[in-house]
Order: sequence, then C-alpha cells, then structure tokens
Amino acid sequence: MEATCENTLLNLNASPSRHEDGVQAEVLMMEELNRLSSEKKMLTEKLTRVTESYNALQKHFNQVLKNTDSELDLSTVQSRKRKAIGTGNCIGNNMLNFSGASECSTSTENSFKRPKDHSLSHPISPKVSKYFVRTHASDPSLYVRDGYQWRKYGQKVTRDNPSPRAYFRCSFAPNCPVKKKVQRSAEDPTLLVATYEGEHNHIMHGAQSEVIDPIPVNSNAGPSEIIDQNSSRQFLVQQMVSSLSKDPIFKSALATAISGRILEHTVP
DNA sequence: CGACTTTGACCAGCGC
DNA sequence: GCGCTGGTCAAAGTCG
Repeated sequence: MEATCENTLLNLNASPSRHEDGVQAEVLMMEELNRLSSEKKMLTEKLTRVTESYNALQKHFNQVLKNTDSELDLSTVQSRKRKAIGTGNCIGNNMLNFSGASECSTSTENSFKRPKDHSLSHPISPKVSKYFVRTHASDPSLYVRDGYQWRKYGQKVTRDNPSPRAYFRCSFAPNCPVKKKVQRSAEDPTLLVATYEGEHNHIMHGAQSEVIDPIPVNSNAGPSEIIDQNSSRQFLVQQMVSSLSKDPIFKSALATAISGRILEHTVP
C-alpha cells in the first residue's frame, strides 16, 4: 500500500501544464483519473478485508471472554479467599504487546469485596477492566482523563504500594454504578494503574476531546454477556480508530480514496 | 451556593 | 475473637 500511495502523490504533483499539447494533457488526466479510480476500488476492497478480519477478531475475542468467564466461575466456587497479589505483579509478569500493554491474570483484580453501598451494588460481579496510563514522574496527581466525569470519594494507602490509591465514582449520570480505582504502579511511578469496575449506564458525550489513550490490561468477562460484548466491541473500535488515525499511511490512502471519490462524482 | 476534594473514622471480610 | 486490610462514608474545607 505504501508504494501505491507514494506513487499517487508523486503523480498528482506532476503538473500537466508542462505539456503544451492540451489534448495530450487531457489524455494524461483521464489516465490519472482511471488509475485513481482503480486505486480507490483496491482501497475499498482492502478496507472490506480489514473489516472482515476485524469482525473475525471480534468473534474470537468474545469467545475468549466467554471461556475466561467460565473459568472465573469455577475459581470463584473453589475459593473466595482474598488475593494477596498486588498490581505490580501484573506489570512485571504480564506486560506483553497489545498496543504496548497486556492482559493480566484474570482473577487478580476480580476479587473486589462486596460493596457496602447496596443501592449501587449488583447481584452479579461487575465487569473489571484495568488500564495503564503513562504520566510524567513529576506529576503527583491520580487523575486519569478518560472522557468520563469522576467524583473522588476516598483515598487510601495500601499495604503493597507506598503511593495512595484513589477511589472514584462516575458522576456523569446520577445512578451510574461505575467505580474507578487509580494508583501509581509500585514498580514504575510514571505508570498510573486505573481499575474500572462496572458498566456505564449512560452514553459519553461532549467530553471526547478529553480522552487520552489508556492502555488496557485486562478486560474480564462478567456474567452479563450482552454488556460485555458491547463494551468489548466499543473498546476494539476505539483501538482501531486510535491506531488508524495515528497511521500516516492510512491517512494518505484515505485522502487518495476520498479525492478519487470526489473526482468520480465530478467527472462526467 | 453547589460541586468537588480531602481525610479521619467506620465497617466488613479474611487470616491466624 | 482479634487484628489487619481494603473499601466506603461523611463532615469539613476548597474552589469557581
């Protein structure tokens, strides 16, 4: 794709005004238009293939989530003992290569205690997601801008980490059950570990400009499969949009495709 | 004045 | 049962 895009740009820069013969220039223009048109088709096909593979990945991802869920159910029955594993273990052992982040042991952060606030609690264990966010070492704040509005309701120093853990509730909607815990990594102080519990029961609007790119680490399947599928789809779409929007090759190809489309409609 | 943050107290689960 | 620990509450303080 790269070579194609470069060729496109080079050829577009070649001005037909160099040809004194107007007919020849017209022919060249037509050839260029035809070439752009076929290139647009090719890009469309590629986009279709990307979409198909995305759907296949999505399917596979949901399958993995399903399997993880059934494993979690078994382990929950076997033992309800409190896990002594800190967040740092996850970073040290499981930092793999999913956009620079990784999946983590599924049961580690799933062992939240039953919430005291019964109005906010669920009869089922809520979905737990974990994100790593890189910050400046000099920045002591525990705020992760993720597009939602959070209200801090507590802060605690935990045993396995000298830096305090902050507790947030979503204040975007009055009855949103989502909670967030943010703590600096014990091993890497520039890394904020944000743990999300539950699902937003509202749509996010007007705050997208605030969104940064948190690095997902774990996305456990909760018992409610519909919710999980939606959220995982949302997450995958966000990942795809994020990576595509950062890709200059994709931008160039998109510009070419759009210009081809415009020409297709303007040229009789 | 309302929304939000801070922070000490309180509560409940878990291990011994 | 007791102590430790994580999570939550709620009053006081802060800010726009």
